[in-house]
Amino acid sequence: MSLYTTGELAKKCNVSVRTIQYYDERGILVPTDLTEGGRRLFSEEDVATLETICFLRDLDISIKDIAEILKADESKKVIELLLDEQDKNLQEDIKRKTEQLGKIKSIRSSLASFKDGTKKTIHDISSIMEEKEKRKKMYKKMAIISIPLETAEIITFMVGVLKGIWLPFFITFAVTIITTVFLLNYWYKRIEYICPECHTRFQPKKMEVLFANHNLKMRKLTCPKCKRKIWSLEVYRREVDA
Amino acid sequence: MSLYTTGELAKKCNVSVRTIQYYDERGILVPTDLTEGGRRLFSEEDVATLETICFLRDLDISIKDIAEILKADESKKVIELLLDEQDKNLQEDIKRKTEQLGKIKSIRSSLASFKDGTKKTIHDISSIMEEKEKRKKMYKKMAIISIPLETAEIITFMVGVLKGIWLPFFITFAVTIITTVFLLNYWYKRIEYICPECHTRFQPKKMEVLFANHNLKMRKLTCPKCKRKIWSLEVYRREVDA
DNA sequence: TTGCTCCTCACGTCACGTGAGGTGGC
DNA sequence: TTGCTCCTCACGTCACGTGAGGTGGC
Repeated sequence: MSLYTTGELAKKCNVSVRTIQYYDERGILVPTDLTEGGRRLFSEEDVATLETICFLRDLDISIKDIAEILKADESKKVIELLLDEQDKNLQEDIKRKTEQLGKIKSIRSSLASFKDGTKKTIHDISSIMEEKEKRKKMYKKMAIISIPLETAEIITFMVGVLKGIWLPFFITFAVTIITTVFLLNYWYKRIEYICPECHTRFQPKKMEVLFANHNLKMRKLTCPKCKRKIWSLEVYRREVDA
Repeated sequence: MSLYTTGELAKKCNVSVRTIQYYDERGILVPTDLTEGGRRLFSEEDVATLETICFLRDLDISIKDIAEILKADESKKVIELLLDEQDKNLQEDIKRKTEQLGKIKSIRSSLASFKDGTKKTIHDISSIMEEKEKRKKMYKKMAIISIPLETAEIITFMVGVLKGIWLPFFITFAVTIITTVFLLNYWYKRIEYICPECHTRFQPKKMEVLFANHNLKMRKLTCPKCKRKIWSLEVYRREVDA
């Protein structure tokens, strides 16, 4: 049975000599034998081990985890566990990087509408994007609370119509009313508007906001500076720093 | 105008004190002022700078690149260049990680069909997967060569029919013949078959391979061990190591 | 004896986290 | 004076790459 020197093994498996030395140091590729001069000698079995290591490294599995997998006494379950974990990591990474890609595209398109590309420009773009993110998250939170409630209301209403049992509906209805008041207040405290004419950020009166004509991003409000009723952009409120 | 200490700035921007110290060390967040005792003091402008840094770090842009972006004298073009680069990096990362995810799923399903989960099992699975990869790549390479050729043949044939000019077709035809012979030889040298009965890996005669009944993954061949004509699995040939 | 390979330190990478030991500032 | 904050080393992380200076093996 032939034995390989470090260099031979390196060439065979397409890795660097240093990498093999490092794997020995980390205890995952210990040579079968040593020469009297202290040089590493690897067997065919070691070749298989290195191939396995390369295969697992290719999946970005850490050397620590590879060590776990290579312990022959570890059961299939441990391996499956580690693979599952890596699966999750990869999915999260992909999600994160996809989000980053989206942000970069937004910056690029925002950048196009500015004449200069200075420090300040980037900061403006970034704070606008932060605000958009926060506003989106706020609406998501509100949806998480209100959607189940709406569903419950429909179901209890149907129960009322079909079975004549109206108590669940009235309870749900009362809860919905209270929650809606709470959510509206939550929302009101977190938003403000920008007048498209004079670029003033303002917080309208609660009553005006509630009954104003509006769509998803705009609301017809009276700007306190222009004094005109105008379609204003809804944005997340800039915290008044204490 | 208020000045912030390191700790105040850290709290305001939700980073660690150490991070701010590090950004100073790297020269991207130099404090506006220092106390006599050597403590850092940051201005509102520094806050904006740190916010910009955090925004860019969130996109996994390196501190080196952030330094480039923050130099106010750098034009918009530099920023766009760096964003483009990061865009490419992210796309590559996502591609790579998606491939890794696919591989992990394959291993998991292969693993399910093995009783034990030892070192050897993983190595077997990995070498089977490597072979599949290599076989796929081989077919891809062959397709890259042959598809344009086939297209050229169809076009020159149509030129022949419509215009009566047949020379291009005959030249293309000759080239195709030569290329096909070359590709068949290339392919023949790189594949072998596994008999489903006795699991022997064998290389059939060239003539038998060419005229055998087959589909994408199997071919009806005579196993040299069983001596039976049987549907055998096509795999990438294991290199006979010198 | 001459090249070539291999050996072991040991530092560098990247963006910080984590003490240690000392001091500023209220 | 007492806490609390902040300071500067300096090591640790992760998987190696890259010399330096020395030696084994044909």
